[in-house]
Amino acid sequence: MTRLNESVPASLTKARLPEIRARSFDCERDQLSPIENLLSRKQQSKLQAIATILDYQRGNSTIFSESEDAHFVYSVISGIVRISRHSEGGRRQVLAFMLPGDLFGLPDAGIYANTAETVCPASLYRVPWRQLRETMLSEPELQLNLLIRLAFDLRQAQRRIMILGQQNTLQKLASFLLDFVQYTDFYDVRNHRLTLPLTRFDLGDYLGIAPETVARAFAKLELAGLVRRNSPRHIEIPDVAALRQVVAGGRRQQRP
Amino acid sequence: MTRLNESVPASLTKARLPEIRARSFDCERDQLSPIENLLSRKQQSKLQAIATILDYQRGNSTIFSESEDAHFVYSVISGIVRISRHSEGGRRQVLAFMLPGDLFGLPDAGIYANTAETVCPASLYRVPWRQLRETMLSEPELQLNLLIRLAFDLRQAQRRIMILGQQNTLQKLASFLLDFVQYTDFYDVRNHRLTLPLTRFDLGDYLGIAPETVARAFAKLELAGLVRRNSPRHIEIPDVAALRQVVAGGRRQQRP
DNA sequence: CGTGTGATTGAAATGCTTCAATTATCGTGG
DNA sequence: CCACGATAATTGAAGCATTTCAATCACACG
Repeated sequence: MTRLNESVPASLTKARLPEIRARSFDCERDQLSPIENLLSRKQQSKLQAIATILDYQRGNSTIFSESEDAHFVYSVISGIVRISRHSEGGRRQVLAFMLPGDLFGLPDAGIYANTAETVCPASLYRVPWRQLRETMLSEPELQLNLLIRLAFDLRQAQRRIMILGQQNTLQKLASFLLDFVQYTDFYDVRNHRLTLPLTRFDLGDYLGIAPETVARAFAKLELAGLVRRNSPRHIEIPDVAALRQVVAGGRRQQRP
Repeated sequence: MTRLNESVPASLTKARLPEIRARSFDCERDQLSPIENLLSRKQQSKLQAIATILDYQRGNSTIFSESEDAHFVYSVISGIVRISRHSEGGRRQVLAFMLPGDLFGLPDAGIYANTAETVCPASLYRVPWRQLRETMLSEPELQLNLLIRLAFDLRQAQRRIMILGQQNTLQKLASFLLDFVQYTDFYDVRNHRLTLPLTRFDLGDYLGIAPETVARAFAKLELAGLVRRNSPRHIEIPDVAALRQVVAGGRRQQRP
C-alpha cells in the first residue's frame, strides 16, 4: 500500500493556486495566528513550478512513515495533517498538527524522522526535496524565508515543551482549544462553534495524557461553563477570554 | 547590569580558533552524539571573521533575556548554556542545554524568544545577526548548513516532546543522563563518572518535574544499582546499557 | 566558622492512569 | 434512508505517581 493510492494529483493549470506561505518574522509570537505571506510572487511561482498538488479524500491516510526514504517536502493547502513519532515501546506521540500554510517532511539524513497522516480529507503541495534544495541554493532569499519558517516551527515546538512540561490536564486542553480557535477553517466566530476533526486518542497523544483524561477534562470545562459539547467533535466556546484564565492559573487547580 | 559585565571579549588573533560547527545530515538521529563539521574551511573563516569570542567566568550569568532586542547569535565553544522561558505564572521551563558546538539566539521578530544563561564558566562565539544574515544571502551553501542545523534543533525539540509527553520520572532522568554520557567533556568513560554542573532545580525545570522528585528518582536509580551519587553533582554510571533498559520499559514501572 | 543555598527525605494530598463497563457516534452496506 | 456494527467517548472506581509542605542534612563560600 503505497502512499499514492489515495491521492489524486491534480493539474497545475488550476486558475488560482493556493499560496505556499512562510511565516513572518513579525507575526504574533507564540500564537497559531493567521499567517502572512512572506514569499514574493516570483518565489511563489518558482515553488509552484516544481510542486504537485495531492488530494487526499479521507482521513487516516498515510502520507509518509518514519524511517522511509525522504524524497518530498509537503505544504498543507487545506485539511489537517498529524505529525507523529513512535517510542520504542510503540506508543504514539503526536508532535504537531499541520494546518493550512504549514510545511513538513524535511528529511533527516535522507530519511523521514516522523510519520505524517491525514486527520481528515486534505490537499497538499508536494515538492521534490532535490529540486527544492537546488532552488534554495540559487535563490538565497527564498532559502532565508524557509529558514525563518523553520525557526518558527522550532519556537512552536518549544511552546509545546512549555505546555507539556508545566501545565496540568485542564490547562493543556484549554491551550489546545485556544490554538484551534485561531483558525477560521475550524472555528466559527459568530456561533462560537469549534469543529474538531480529531479523536480523543489524537488529542491524548498530542497532550501527553490518556484519552479518558481528555474526556474528563472536557467534562470539567463543561461543568465550569467554559465549553459545551454539542457532540464529541463539535464544541461551543462561549467565552474565549475565560478559557485563557484557565491557562493563566498555577499548575494546581485553584480552590474556589 | 548588562550582559557584558562578566564577559571578556578575547582577541580574534588566537592561534587556533575553536570550530563553529553545524550538525551533519548524516549524524546519528535522536542522539546528542559527537557532531561532524559540515562547514568548509572557507565558510568557517567567513563566520569567524565576523565573530567575537566571549568568555564568561562564572555560572548563572545572563547572556540575554526573553523579550530583549536581538542583535547577536551565539555558538558554544565550551561550557553549558541554559535556554529557558517563563510562563505567565512566572514558572521557568528549561527548553534546552546548549553544549559545545550548539547554536542559539536566533531572533524572533527581532526579539529573543528565550533567556540564555551560563550554567558554569563558558566561552562563546558571538555573531552579529545583521552580518550573519547578509553573509547567508551571499553564501547559499553556508545558509543551507545553518538551515540543516536548525532542522536538527527542531528534531531535538521534538525528542524532548516525546520525553515530556510519555515518560515517567525515572525514564526522564535516565534519558537525560544518557544524553550527557555522550559528551566526553562531562563523562569520563574510563571511570564511568559523570560531572553535572546542574542543580536539581535546573534538572527539574528541564524534565518538567519538581526538584524533590528529581532527588527521589536519583535515590531510586541508586537503590537499583544503576547509578551512584558520589556527591549531588558527581554521578557514577557503571552500566550505561542498563540505564537504557529503564527508558525502554513502559510508562508504568515494571513489576519485579 | 557561620550562613545561606542546595539536596534529601518524610508524610499527606492531589492528579493521572488504568481497568472495566456503558453509552454515543459515525460510517457502511443493505 | 435506515439499521447495524465497529469504533469512539464517557463515566466509575481503584491504584499509583507526583506534587506540595515541612524538616533535616550537606556543602560551598565568604
